[in-house]
Amino acid sequence: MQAKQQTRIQAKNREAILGAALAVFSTAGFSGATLDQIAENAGLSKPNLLYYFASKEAIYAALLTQLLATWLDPLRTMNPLGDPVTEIMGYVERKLELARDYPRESRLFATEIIQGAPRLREVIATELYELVAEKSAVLADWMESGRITRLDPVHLIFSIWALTQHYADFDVQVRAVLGEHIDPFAGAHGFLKILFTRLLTPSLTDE
Amino acid sequence: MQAKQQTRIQAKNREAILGAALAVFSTAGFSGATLDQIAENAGLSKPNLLYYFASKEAIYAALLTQLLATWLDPLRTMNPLGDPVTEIMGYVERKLELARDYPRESRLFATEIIQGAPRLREVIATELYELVAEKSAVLADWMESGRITRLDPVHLIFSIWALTQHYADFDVQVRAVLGEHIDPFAGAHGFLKILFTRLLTPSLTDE
DNA sequence: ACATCCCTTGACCAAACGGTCAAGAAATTT
DNA sequence: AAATTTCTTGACCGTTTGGTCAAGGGATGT
Repeated sequence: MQAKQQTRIQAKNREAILGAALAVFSTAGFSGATLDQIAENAGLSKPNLLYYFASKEAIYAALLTQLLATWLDPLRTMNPLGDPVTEIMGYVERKLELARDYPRESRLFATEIIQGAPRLREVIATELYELVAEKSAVLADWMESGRITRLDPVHLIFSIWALTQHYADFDVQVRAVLGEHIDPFAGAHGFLKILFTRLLTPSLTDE
Repeated sequence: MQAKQQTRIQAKNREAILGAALAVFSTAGFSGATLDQIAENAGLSKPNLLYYFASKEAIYAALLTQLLATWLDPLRTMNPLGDPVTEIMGYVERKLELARDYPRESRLFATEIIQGAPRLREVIATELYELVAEKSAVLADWMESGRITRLDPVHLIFSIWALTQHYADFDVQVRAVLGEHIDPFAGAHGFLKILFTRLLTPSLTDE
């Protein structure tokens, strides 16, 4: 996109800005975040921020697009030629790890989509739509051949998203309900393993 | 709380304000919402808004507390003396109906919790904590007596929250991925029915 | 008809915010 | 070391925002 090669300073500061922006945007939302907060968090002055990015909106957009690839990657990795249950369980685990290790990214996307995805509509309607179409075709194949339970494949994908992202997005609630000293992710891992095993393993009566 | 009896005009305008506030806050978040937007949406002038509520924060707080009871009600309704699977499935269905019929309320809570629940921490740590403790004891009992699968009861509750609220909170994503002309909730209902049936029904090998 | 209380609003304010700009400090190139 | 480009910032600006206030309009009780 940006053909011009970056100087070391540019690379360093851009990264610092995006890092600070992630921290601020993910806890305050787009409107709640201020350039001053981001600037302070990045260790730069506000005008300096705007030397590297044209506007607040530009920072936010850069952040979203930078993160999107990482976010969709686990689904892309699902291998049509692998063992169905293993592949799906692997996807669930990667998604849960993402929720554990990158909760701010998860919350950033969540807030954006909850508020109508004004900046992601396009990507969702094209890139994500196609990715899900492709992968749900794979799932449908597996179901057709009786290797996993017959289900609506898209809702199956939704369930993976919902169940894993919940632990990142609703972290404070999860921890408050669970008790502060318990690690949610250990329990989540065991629970989701059982859940998806029981859901996906075909029962003897299914053909 | 407010002992003074309200006049008809007060009741009407307070309701109009809270209704408008729900619409605006749920799509823009707390910081993104403006008093002017709420005022226009309610058909009142901005100073008039502040005649009924002390501040923007007060409107938001009133809205949250007013909605909280409704939101926790379905879980309260789960009957310890009923049939376990029926009771849990009933809870799932009521939650899904809530997501379908009151998506704005769902998104309001979601945004609040994602951003660290600064105004709900207290309620979550006390009221919700105790409610979940009570109901997960019931679930644990059912598991103990072998009537449903042995699971972590709290994570089971999380899974119900996650799977149902997903359809309200991520509505635009769900519709974009599913295709605009498909009703998400019909598919969700069938999918969740299968999911929780398979998850909860004890296998023959369990004791 | 009067007095009292409830309701409504135009005009206004201070603070916060996103963004600009000119001018100087650092790097980098020549 | 001079020239040039890149980087940095204090001061500033227009707008928006939450909130105030005085003054007037409406309803209600007597």
